[in-house]
Amino acid sequence: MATIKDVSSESGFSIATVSRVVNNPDLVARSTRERVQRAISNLGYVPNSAARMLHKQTASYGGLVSSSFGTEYHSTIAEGVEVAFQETRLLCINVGSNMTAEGELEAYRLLTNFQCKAIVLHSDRLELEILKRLMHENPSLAVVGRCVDGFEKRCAYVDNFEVGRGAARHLLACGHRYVGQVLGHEEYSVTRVRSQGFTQVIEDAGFGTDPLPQFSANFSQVTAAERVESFLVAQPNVTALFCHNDQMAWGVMDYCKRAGVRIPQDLAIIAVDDLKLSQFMKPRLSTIALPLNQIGYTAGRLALAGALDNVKISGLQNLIGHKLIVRDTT
Amino acid sequence: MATIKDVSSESGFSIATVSRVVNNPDLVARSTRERVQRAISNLGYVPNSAARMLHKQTASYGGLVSSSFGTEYHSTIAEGVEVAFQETRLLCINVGSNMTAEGELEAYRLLTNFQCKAIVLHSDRLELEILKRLMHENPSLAVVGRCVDGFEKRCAYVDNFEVGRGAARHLLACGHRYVGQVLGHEEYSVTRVRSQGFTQVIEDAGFGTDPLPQFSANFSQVTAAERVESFLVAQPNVTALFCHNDQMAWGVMDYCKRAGVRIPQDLAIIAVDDLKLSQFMKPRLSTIALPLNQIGYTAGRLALAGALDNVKISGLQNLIGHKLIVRDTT
DNA sequence: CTGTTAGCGCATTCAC
DNA sequence: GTGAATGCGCTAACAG
Repeated sequence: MATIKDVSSESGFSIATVSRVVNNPDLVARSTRERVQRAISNLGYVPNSAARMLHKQTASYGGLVSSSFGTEYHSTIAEGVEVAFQETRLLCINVGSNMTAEGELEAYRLLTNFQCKAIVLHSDRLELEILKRLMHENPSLAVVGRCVDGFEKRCAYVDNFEVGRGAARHLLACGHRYVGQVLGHEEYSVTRVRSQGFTQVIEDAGFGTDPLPQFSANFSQVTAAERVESFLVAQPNVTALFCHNDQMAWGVMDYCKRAGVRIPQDLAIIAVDDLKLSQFMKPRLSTIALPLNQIGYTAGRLALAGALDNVKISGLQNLIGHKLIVRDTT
Repeated sequence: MATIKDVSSESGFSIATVSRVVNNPDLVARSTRERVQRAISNLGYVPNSAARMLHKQTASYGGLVSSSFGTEYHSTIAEGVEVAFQETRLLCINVGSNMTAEGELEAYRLLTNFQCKAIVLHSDRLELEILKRLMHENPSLAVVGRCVDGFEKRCAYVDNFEVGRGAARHLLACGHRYVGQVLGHEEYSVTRVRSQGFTQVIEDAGFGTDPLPQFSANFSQVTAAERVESFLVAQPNVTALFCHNDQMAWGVMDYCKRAGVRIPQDLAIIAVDDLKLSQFMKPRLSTIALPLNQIGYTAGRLALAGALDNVKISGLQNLIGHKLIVRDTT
């Protein structure tokens, strides 16, 4: 890798001059500029971003930490963030967190050290106290996926308690009395909150048990398909299931198809997300739709607003609405 | 942001000692270490990655440059890359290229400056000569999505010429004689190569026109839905369409549903990718399946192999197979 | 218009 | 065991 020094000796000018032709070409004489530029392309010189960032207080990057790249859920949110950053001409850097709290933190640190102008942290596992500290330190940090109290204005989130309540009300309205849940990762805050909302409504209606019939499938289709059979055997009275995301619902439906369990007659299903596939499968999945792309975009704008003065967020709702979509599975 | 200097003065020890407790705790006396560590946590000190990278010749990151985060196509490949990196305990940094050649290059440079151990470049637009130069310079760079001659062994790619030929043969076998194409971005190499393969077979069969009826829709569902009507009006004899990806096929099908065009009776469709949705829609989409996740994983391994000695790639196929899946649209 | 110099934060010799 | 000094590559004063 050629450095600025190499260009300097190759062209015969000082490194300062080389730096100028790269950053402020107008400040340098035409003939000099041309000779330096020739040296630059001869050597294939490209400025080292690390050194640049070390020196300057800013860079043209926006950062996103996300636990995974592959799922539609994560990638749709990521796309929204990316669009927001692009509007401000920031290159978007997306760092995976390997689904651990340490990974989330490491990814975040990396991004701050890279001098990202704005950072969106899609945090599932980090402790609330740490999150608060980070948001306190860094005004251009926005959080997606959960609400950090005291910093609500910089979180793009869904009222997951209300999502859980909505699912329960719908199942009750359909006449179900003995209902269960398929949970995502139990350590994730979203899982706890949705479960609390769901449980509250069921209990208030007088149909609660402690605990409610439930099992965890880590938000994964395959895992849900594997675990649902033994659950159903142990809980033969359950007539409806609240799946904490669409993918786990798909897994349950995979099993039901194989096992001859009829949906919704034998088992009703309500889920959360409304991924693309859910309206096309048979039967079509009833679900609580989340505007994922908008969530990401909002978070991106929020982060940007903390960094740049000219970014307006008036009229931007950071508490994102959700919507029950009743289809064939309930 | 606290720096190593702050920790130094807070603890009363030199910055060298602080550096040691961070990187080589064993080299420092227990009591000193403890006092320094206390200072570190008081100040919330975290080493600056940029400075670190500037000094060291290596870091624990793997990099990916990808033109977009949101599509299933890109995110599935990205997931494969991420998994490969994770196996070697590298955090994966994914930088968007904003779909421009300059963006691809800038993203790549960023990643090298960050001292990424291995880099996967999902390049659609960069000129071949530049690509060759980069691969020559950097042995731990792998390319995904196309084949760079002279560096085949470090490319994870599909034989797109053969993909185009396969699509044409299938359409011919179905009895179609007057066929057209829906192209992706015309600047992308993948578009050119698939088109050449397709055209060759059609011409060899004696049904070629110059050019073939075709239009571009930038790999986008919405764009395809918008543009297909005027195309069909101008080309009323076309009975079958080769869409260069599933998403554009979906767009065409959206239009056909609205316009009352029957598939496959009035218009047959063959596409490429086999995204999740394609087997569930009605009618189910005939398509040439690409193992996207495997492509990404392979590219990740290839890049790693160029960087680390202990990464084995024996038995790893870098020319990835594709497979025609005939469903309802042909 | 161009060159010299200091310093960004850190890891690493080399002395002590 | 610990500290002082050097340099990674670059930009931004400050001189000339």
